[in-house]
Amino acid sequence: MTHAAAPATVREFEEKLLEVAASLPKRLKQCADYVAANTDRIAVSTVAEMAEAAGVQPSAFMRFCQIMGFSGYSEMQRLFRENYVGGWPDYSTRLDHLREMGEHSGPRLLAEFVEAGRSSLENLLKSVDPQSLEEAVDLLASANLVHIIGLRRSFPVASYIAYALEKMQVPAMLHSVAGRLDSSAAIRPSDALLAITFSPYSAETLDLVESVRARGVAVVALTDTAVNPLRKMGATILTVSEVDFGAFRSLSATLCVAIALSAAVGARRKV
Amino acid sequence: MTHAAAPATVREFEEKLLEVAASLPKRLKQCADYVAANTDRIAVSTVAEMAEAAGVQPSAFMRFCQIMGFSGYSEMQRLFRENYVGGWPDYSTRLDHLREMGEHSGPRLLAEFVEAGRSSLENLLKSVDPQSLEEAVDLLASANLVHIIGLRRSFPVASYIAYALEKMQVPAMLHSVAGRLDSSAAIRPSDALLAITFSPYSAETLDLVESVRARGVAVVALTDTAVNPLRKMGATILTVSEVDFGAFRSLSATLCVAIALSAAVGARRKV
DNA sequence: AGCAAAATGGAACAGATATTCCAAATGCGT
DNA sequence: ACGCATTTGGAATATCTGTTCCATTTTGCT
Repeated sequence: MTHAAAPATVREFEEKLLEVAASLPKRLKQCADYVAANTDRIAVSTVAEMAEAAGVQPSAFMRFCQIMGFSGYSEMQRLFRENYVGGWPDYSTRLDHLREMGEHSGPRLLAEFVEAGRSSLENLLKSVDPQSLEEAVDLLASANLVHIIGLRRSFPVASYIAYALEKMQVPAMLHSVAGRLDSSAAIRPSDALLAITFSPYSAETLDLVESVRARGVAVVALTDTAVNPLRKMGATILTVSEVDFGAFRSLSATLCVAIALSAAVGARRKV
Repeated sequence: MTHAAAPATVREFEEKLLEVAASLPKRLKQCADYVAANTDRIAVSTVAEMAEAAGVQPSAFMRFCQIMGFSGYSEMQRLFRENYVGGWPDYSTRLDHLREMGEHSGPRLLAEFVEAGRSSLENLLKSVDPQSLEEAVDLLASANLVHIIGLRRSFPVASYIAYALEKMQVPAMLHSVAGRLDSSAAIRPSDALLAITFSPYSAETLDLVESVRARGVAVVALTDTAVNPLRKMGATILTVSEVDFGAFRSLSATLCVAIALSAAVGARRKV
């Protein structure tokens, strides 16, 4: 009873499950039914837990895995663990490998960054909370003037947003720290501030956010982790997790949010 | 070193992380940073995997768990496994779900832009000619000083490249037309110019390219179609076709090339 | 520079988990 | 009802994972 190759994707898994389920004896059928209804639990449960939940012995569940084409539970579990959250085989180590191999050719690097970008985008839909996004759009759309700050590596994003808002005739002002000028006085209570910052957070951005929050100005933050100094300051947080490797941050996902945010604000204003 | 109660919810966990992160030594800080950026992976990874990804020893990661208030990794993992609400429904269904929302809602737009970005990236590997890319890397890596120009919507890309090159200590200069100053005199024959421009091509960029070409300076162009004014001027052309959504250009693919180009130039220089 | 305290790496240990095997039970055809 | 084939339960085993401990290195202070 050597069953063909093990499913390589979740979809294949589901097809195989369906195909196999009909001709299964009682206990194994229980496994199939439970798995069909709780596919997601495979990634985080032990065989013992799965077996008990399905009402069978661990050994029975084991046999089920083999019938599905895997060598055992561990192999089946790996499929679901890897596919969980974009299923990226982490990039920092892959890029490390690239370095070690001395493989610095442009095309090779490009392929890597394309992959990183694609993963970031897939991941994006999970890491951005729709509700926060709507809230952010509301805040920015109802502001008198939208102030934008983003320094260093966030500057490209900030400048893109400034450009997009300008194109849609949304009043916007891009802040920079050129010449150490402090333009925070330009930010009025009826305005809103959009801050873009990623770890390590630049002090200038944090300072600006803190000072305008103290004056009760609404702040939307586009940032990397849910845990960061901006949360404490009462900003509306949009989280974007991006694959980061030293100086090489693929901004794909971040820019995507930036565009969507700009477009939504523009659309809301027009109505 | 018994720290208070262990966090009982993910939110509590994040708060604790934030609170604790500041006063942590190097290796433990690495753990905190990695966890902050990949909280979701705790549920499906082993200590060994987490430790390696964070770049520390398993024992260091263990200590981190204890500082967070757990008895060990297993207890910390339990929190995330219990709160685990599968990566399912997966990417495509999630996308569909977002699409069902109101016409101009933020999430809806985000879904569209993610799609646009993804297809752009998919096309990218086909539209960029490996040979031209290598040639571009050569030119820029052997230049004395790399000049970068990109205006309006290309400005974010230009500023990103300037930032990346700076980070890698490649001598670079970002040109802008602020104040109508003409800094073309700064471009010497042994330098190279990287021009980023998309239809409609901005006159300032074309002018600059023309004037430096007349002086025999190497020019690399990051642009959209193979047929454009820059080709005639003898520039090395990198073509990026980007999928637009509405009036907005998703810069995903363009930025991807920009990163790869910068990284390759940086790597080439170091050798 | 010299000392004490803190942090770190690595290997040894303990515990849990997956996996296998075989005896007992069940179903099925004659 | 009998015997054969299939299925099942449960305990024994092998492997993998978490955890701890201690020698070594690093850091901070006088």
